[in-house]
Amino acid sequence: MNQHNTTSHPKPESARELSAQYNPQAVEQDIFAQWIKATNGFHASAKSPAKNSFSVVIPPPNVTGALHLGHAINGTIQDILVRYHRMCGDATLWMPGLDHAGIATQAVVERTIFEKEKLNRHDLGRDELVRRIWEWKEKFGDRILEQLKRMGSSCDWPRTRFTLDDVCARAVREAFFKLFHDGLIFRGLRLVNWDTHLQTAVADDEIYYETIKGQMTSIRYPIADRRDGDPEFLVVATTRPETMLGDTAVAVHPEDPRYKHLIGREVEIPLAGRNIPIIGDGLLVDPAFGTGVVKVTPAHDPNDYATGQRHNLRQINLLTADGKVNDAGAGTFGGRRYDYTGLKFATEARRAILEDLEKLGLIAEAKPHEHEVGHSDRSKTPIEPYLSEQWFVKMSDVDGGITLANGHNVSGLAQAAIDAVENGGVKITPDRYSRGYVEWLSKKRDWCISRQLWWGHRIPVWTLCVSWNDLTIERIKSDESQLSGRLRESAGAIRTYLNQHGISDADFNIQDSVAKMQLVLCTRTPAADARLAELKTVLERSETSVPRIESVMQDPDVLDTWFSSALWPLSTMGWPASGTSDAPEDQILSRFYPTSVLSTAREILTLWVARMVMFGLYCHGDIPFRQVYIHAVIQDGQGRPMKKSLGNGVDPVDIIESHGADALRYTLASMATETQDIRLPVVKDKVSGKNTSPRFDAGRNFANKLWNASRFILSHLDISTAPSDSDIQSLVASPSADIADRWILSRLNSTITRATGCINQFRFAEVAAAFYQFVWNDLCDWYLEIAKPRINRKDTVVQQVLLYVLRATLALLHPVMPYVTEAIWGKLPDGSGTVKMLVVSPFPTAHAALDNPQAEKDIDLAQQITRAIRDLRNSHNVDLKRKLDVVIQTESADTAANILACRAIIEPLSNAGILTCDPKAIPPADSASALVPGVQIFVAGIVDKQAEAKKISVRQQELTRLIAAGKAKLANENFVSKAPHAVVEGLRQQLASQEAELQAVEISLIQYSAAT
RNA sequence: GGGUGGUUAGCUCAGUUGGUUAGAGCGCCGUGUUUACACCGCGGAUGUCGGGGGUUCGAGCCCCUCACCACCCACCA
Repeated sequence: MNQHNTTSHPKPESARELSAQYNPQAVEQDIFAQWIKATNGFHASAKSPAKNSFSVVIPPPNVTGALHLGHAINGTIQDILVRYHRMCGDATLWMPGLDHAGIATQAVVERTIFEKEKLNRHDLGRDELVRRIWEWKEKFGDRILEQLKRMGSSCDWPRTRFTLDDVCARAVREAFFKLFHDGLIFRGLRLVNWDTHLQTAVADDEIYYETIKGQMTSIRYPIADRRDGDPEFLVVATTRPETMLGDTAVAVHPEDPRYKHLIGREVEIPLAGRNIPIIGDGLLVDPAFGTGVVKVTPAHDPNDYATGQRHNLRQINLLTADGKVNDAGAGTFGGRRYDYTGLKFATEARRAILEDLEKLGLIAEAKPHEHEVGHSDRSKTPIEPYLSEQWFVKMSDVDGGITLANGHNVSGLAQAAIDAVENGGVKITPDRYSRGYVEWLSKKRDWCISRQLWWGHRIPVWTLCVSWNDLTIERIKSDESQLSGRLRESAGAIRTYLNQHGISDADFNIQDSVAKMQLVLCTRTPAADARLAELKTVLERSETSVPRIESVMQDPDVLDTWFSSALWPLSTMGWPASGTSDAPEDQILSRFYPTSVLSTAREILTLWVARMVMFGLYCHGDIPFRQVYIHAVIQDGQGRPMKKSLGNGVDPVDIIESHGADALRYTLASMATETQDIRLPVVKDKVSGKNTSPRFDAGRNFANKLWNASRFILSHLDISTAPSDSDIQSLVASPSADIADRWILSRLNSTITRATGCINQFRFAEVAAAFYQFVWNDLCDWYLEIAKPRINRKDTVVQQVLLYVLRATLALLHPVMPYVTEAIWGKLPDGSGTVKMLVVSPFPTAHAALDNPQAEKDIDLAQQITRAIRDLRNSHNVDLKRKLDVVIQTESADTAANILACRAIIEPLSNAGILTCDPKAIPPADSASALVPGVQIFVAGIVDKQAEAKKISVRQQELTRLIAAGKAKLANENFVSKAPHAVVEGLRQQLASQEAELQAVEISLIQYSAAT
């Protein structure tokens, strides 16, 4: 483990006194504080003079618990983008915040309270439970924000939002009101997924399936109006016999010859003793499955519900909110009374019903059957489909279309979001995810937005039940139009009342429900709510009250979490505008909306992303982001998702403490490929007991390498002024310029170009690879080693190149590794790093004048030759201190010249002296040889002739094979005529070079073989 | 059942429109402590690119098919 952990900061180091190991713990928190100070908390100003804007909203983490590596990879990606654009000079905003995560958080808190205090939410009451959840939110919210900061996230911290805070609430109210006003919100009875334990509806995505070993029971339903030739029974198979008391039909396939003549007739439900029709339905019934007869229970099964809609069937609900049979669960059959009221639905009632059927001899068959049963993710109990009154947002097309905030008319909300992706306004990367997005939206299923919870935005709808002394139910039935008129009158009275109390017409909307003798009132402001809350008593006191208000009640439910999340880009930026034109928040919206990129996880592409697009267009008339990047999913070493329940989660802060934030970020970035699934072996650290992964060593080592290379460079600099771009360009243009200088600057240049392109294309793994290659291989392994002789003799040119390259490298790597680069930046000898922090310094740009393909090619050859000589030394066990004599035979004079130009590189790095380098060079008598394409290298005096002969003969065979293959290819007319000219020409050249090499090899072979 | 992605070195993964002899990191083998770094240097070995078929002058890459893995969507009375 790291021996250098210290709690106190070491005293400031001078450039020459940097520690031999980079110690992240010593610098990170201090640097973060300095960034905050230098940037006013990374605060983005709408008034920035910058030409371009770049903005990102964070996918707000749930306050259910701490962040894991999935959040960390997304945070890293966003911070890379944001830091890069900030350095490019763009006005840059990264909006941070947290999500209240309705059901998830409430369930966690309820569970915790129950475990500790044995109290449920009803014991506590609404206000107290909500207060407890707020406490939880403060604790975990702070923890999450702290985790993000430790990672170095450069969010606009002063703007940190929470989906339940006032700013967000205002947007929620506005959006809801607008939807309500436009008739896009409605209340309806629907089958919802009901959690009988938490007594709430849960979303589809909050359900997981478990395979249950159940029983498939075939039950005989007597045919009620039996005629000659009819069977006595229809046999119906079911896994849920307890729902049979709610059957309102049995269905057969309309073309099934066994049954189609029975369509329109009736069966009697056993136990219930009720007659129900036999219907034909080709969608519900698969004639090949089971008996081909299906019982239809619209109130307790989604498919049956849909069937019920098609055939206009009754819906009989059998269930109470807490999962028991209600008073509809009884009947008389065969002269006997059966009553299951009060029994637990899927357990006790099922058992009792099966027993009774058994006694009646109506069970035709019972066999074990495995099937999937939906369970609530929150309570871990089975889900019941449950008929319940819920609020919905209309997603389907509507007559006359809907008008978006930009004035455009579209057929419906879902269609608006589909269009945005299909016409390219919102671009999804990787592109393949567009399809799932469009397909999901194309179903245009209405969005159930009400949740029977206490933690969330309360639904701003009030129901007013009204009555009149002279208007009885009987009279209403005979004269519905009179009630309608009376309701309108009452609405007018309430409106007048609200107006008189300072609530303008713009802040509420009244609709009447004749069927229920109700007025339904949607409010837009808390002030309107306050007036309504007092309305009942006021009207009771009033003698002039025409209608009698029986009850005034705000809907007890809260909104689906995704409703407020869907407004996140708008609400955090201050939508709706407050009306004052100079309010700073309004300017944020116009400056930074639409945002540039949304980086998120794929599983919420539909639930969240699609709905943001929809609301963005509907509420504000513009898409919320131009690009969506779907990042990779991190799994453990066995390919399982990281989950608390599996105990395989890794806390980013643990990695930061063991390896450093840059190591975390670099490693995650290097794994961010388009493959989408990243396996990260997780091990438990024996000392700390915390989960970690050896993979993060790569990032730690890389940060340390950069640290040490910088330490080396800084400790050898005598110059105190960094060369400018033009200084460096004229330096490489000079005829006497060093080839290694030209080379490293060319490498730097192409690395900048490559990295910039990759960042813009979200190819983060490639960015990391490019950095690694440049810093570790090019700079450390080669350039610094090559330059050492010049460094030691205090050459000022090499110092200029070193300082220039170091500065550019630090800036280049900063978006990925902000801490270590900033730490080194502060030590620059020209003092620039102490004047202006790297975080606000410009990102390096590539300069065409620095590109030098010839130098790259020459150095590449020099590297190969150096390696070959080192290999010979190694394989012949020659002491490092012994200088080798080398003869190089080349295939051309040009190659020889190029090699000699790199003599000052090859010789010291291989501790060798080149005696001759020439196409006609004659190999020394006793020499070991090595082969580099186009070049034969001979080292005198270390020969092992047998080994040589063997090695050379292997190469001879390889060359013979390659030449034969190449010749065959060139002999193929199709190849010569169809392949691109460059490819054919390349092969010709290669072949020529291989033939030359073969010739030389064969001569050597004769030599070595003859000698043995 | 529908869809998407994957299967390349012992492990984790790259491989950018099909084009010369397929790459990296880790691990492994050998070696070295020369004042940037042992969280290091130097050198090396390692692959029938999941199986089969096809298109093409040419396939890790394109098409078909099979097998296995993962995820998303829909779910069976």
